[in-house]
Amino acid sequence: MKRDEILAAAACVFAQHGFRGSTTRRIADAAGVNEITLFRQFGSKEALIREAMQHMTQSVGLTALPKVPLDPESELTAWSESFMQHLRLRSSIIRKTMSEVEERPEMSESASYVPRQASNELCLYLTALKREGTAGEDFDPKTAAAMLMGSIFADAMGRDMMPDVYPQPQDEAAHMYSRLLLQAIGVENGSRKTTPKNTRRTKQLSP
Amino acid sequence: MKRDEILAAAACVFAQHGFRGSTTRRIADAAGVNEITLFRQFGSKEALIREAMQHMTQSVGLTALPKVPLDPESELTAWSESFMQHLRLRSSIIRKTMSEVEERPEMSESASYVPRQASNELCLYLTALKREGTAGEDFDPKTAAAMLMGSIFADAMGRDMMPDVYPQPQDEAAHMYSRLLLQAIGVENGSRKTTPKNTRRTKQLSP
DNA sequence: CCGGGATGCAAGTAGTCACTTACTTACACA
DNA sequence: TGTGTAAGTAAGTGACTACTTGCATCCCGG
Repeated sequence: MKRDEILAAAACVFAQHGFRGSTTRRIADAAGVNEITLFRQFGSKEALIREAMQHMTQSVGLTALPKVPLDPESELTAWSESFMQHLRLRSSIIRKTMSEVEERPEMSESASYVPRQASNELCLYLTALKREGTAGEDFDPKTAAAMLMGSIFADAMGRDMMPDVYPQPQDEAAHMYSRLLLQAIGVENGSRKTTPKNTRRTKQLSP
Repeated sequence: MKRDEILAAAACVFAQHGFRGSTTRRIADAAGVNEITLFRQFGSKEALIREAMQHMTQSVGLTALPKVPLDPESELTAWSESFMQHLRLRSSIIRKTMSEVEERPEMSESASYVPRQASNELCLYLTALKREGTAGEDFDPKTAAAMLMGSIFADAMGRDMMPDVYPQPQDEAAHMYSRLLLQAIGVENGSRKTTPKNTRRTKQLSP
């Protein structure tokens, strides 16, 4: 069965051309399949693309954040990097989806799944920092989470078009955002400030 | 001359349906004009929409940031609110543009004009804060600017779809982001509130 | 060897798309 | 009154769109 190849091809074409630009012919060509096969397998273009979107959101694995924070800077940085890479790899499809959701609201569920998940996890982590006294007491975890995720999201979406607006170099951006956020919520800077890489070892111990 | 009405209508239709969805018939109807008039005036649909985009970016006035900072929290909050309102009012067209730029790179210039401008101004302001000693010395203005703008951007783009992910209430969000950013760059909190720098406990004590 | 499900090919349908041609109306100005 | 300009009407072009029908082909299990 070529189902999965078709779904992958549909997602790919959609990422390049959006819904209206994803003609059945283009999808069929991309999948190396006859156009009629699409209709036999999925019934209509709309059903095909809907299924392709849902099929995408499975199989996404984000780096987990530990339940109990040990080394906030390295842990948060690792998470931010993973989140940023996830967004960057999918930037085309995210842009297209954000644009189409207004005309096709049924896409919003699969579109918002990953960011919701990420937001929840980040909130929990920041709350833990607060509870343990590692962070200050006068900040709102949800606002802080929205801020870090928003920075990463905007960077992943906008850097292609305006590289000069975002921090350089690109692969330290996630680290810089994370550090700034920790400053904002009153997390002491651990030891030395300018060693991003070496001291980042702990990933997670036990959930 | 109905030129301006046509341009406005084109921008409106584009915001709703994107490029491919902006049929000349729809634009003509929205403008209350015969379809042929579009072609006589602008030559082609592509030229029409290009001109409509450029026509939009004129006539945007963002709240200015003072050259010399006096009251960072209120100044930055006012600016953030204005920026956020600007983005929110144009969220549809921004989403559509972000999505189309990949297929039509010539749109990127008019698309990136406003955020570039805003980024410059914010950077200057943050640099002034640093220079005057109001802020700390160990932060990068560009990163901080990207962070605040990114937070506001993501909020303006995402709140419709996932209201529970962003801080409540909506009309204080800009203020909350601004305050968090000022904390991040070490701007003292004017009045009372806990001091961010020295009085924090060192991380990690096991309870 | 046979039957059935998945696939392909050829052809076609009804609709929409951007854009054109040829002609007409309304009005401003000299 | 004549002329030019902006607008409208009517009709159509060829290309593309999603989707259908009918029939041939392939492969795989019993």
